Amino acid sequence: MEEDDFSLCVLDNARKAARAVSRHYDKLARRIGMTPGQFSVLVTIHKYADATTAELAERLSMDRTTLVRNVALVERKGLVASQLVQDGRSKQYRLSPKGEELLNKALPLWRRAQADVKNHLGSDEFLRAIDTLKRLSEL
Amino acid sequence: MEEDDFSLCVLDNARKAARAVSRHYDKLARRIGMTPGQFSVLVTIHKYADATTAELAERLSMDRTTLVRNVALVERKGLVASQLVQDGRSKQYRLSPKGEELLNKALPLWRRAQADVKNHLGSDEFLRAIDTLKRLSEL
DNA sequence: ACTTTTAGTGTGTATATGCACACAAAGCTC
DNA sequence: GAGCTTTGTGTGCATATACACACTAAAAGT
Repeated sequence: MEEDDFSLCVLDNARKAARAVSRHYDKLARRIGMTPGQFSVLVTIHKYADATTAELAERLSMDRTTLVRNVALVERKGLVASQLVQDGRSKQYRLSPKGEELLNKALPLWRRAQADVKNHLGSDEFLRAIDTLKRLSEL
Repeated sequence: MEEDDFSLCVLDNARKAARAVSRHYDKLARRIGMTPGQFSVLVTIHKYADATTAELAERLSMDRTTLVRNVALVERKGLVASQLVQDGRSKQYRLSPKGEELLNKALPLWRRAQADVKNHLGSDEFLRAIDTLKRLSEL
């Protein structure tokens, strides 16, 4: 075991990074009563209006059942409205006016968080980092 | 809002990457009744025997209260034994024989998971990726 | 000695994550 | 049209994550 270098553990490092990044965005998101995960969901619903549950999960590379709960959460908060599709199985989602409003309040904070990271890493490294994260997501 | 490129969102990408990596390691860890997070904890306790709660949390870049629950979990499973420090406040942790045994069973799986990632990214990119993740953790 | 501060720990609550499973509707096969 | 498969959805359970808060004991200040 001593020959194993756990400081190179991808799992550890990926989770640590996600925790650190989440904490950073969380500090800003809390000011307007949101969590980082909810922001992601709102952005995706805004971008892909009328997408179904499974489509949204696909976009977010998230387990469908995880998304079900996350969407239910923002729906309870009145940020998202759902609508049944004809066949009676699927649901479609849209931001409510309240959801649009909150998203607009969140945007400046998001831009600041992005800028903070870019500052920390440097512009070149920033783009490389995004690319690296995308590669890891394809795993 | 339309000028914002959310595909460059560090939060999204970091969380997606962590989810993908976690899923990959999880598939292997489940075979021996472990979760990826528990593996991390066991490795750290093995490496830093007799460390206290706060020290372990520091090593794992994890919130202390999160670690309390994670350690309690592996302790209930009989993988870790705790011991009070003299002053009656701190606790120290050590792997139990059962914990050592399970860790040894986990190591080949961990090595395979690491190799999978290295294969996916390529050796150079692998090291860059680790470095990038570490930089993000410092945020 | 008493008070205050500091350090270390644990709990309540809310959120996030995903596997196993169950359910429901549509389509297909015969 | 009865049975099977496929597709889309939601729940039960276990785990993970962290902020706000409370508790306890040592240490420091007066």
